[in-house]
Amino acid sequence: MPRHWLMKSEPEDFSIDDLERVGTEPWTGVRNYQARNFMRDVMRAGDGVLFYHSNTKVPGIAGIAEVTGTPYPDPTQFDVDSKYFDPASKPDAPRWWLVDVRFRRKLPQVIALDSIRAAADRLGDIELLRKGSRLSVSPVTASQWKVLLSLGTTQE
DNA sequence: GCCAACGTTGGC
DNA sequence: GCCAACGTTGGC
Repeated sequence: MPRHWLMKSEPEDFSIDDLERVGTEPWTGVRNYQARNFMRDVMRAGDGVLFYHSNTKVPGIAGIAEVTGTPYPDPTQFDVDSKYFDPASKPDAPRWWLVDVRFRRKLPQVIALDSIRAAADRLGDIELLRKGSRLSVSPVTASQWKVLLSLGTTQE
């Protein structure tokens, strides 16, 4: 059974429009162990992804994507010219792993963090709304997925 | 193993 | 641009 996820990206770096353009993108640059563990150990091809725009004027869910392929080591950790280079990581024991993310669709309008917060009672415990949460890859239950997407089709 | 210092995230 | 919250590092 496919799982569901929320993945954050700063649109200035990589937006839903960028994903639509390229089709599939390796989710490079995650340097948080919890987020890595989700990608390396739990994510599987076909899992649904809520593409979230963070650190922007109207933060919120901008589109839908999916996990594709199988997890593999993040190549940027070995690239000395990358800002994600990690000198402590060794090729025979990679520290950072990623998955590829494939575009599904863009939402007609961003589901703003404000309206997500307004639905907190229907969402229950969700990582995105935890105080101080900064986790860039986090699980979403099937029912939370439904509630979140309904926010995009309802007139508020 | 503690914890201060530091760097980063991300809403505002 | 500010800054609270968080994760990591490293001295002890």
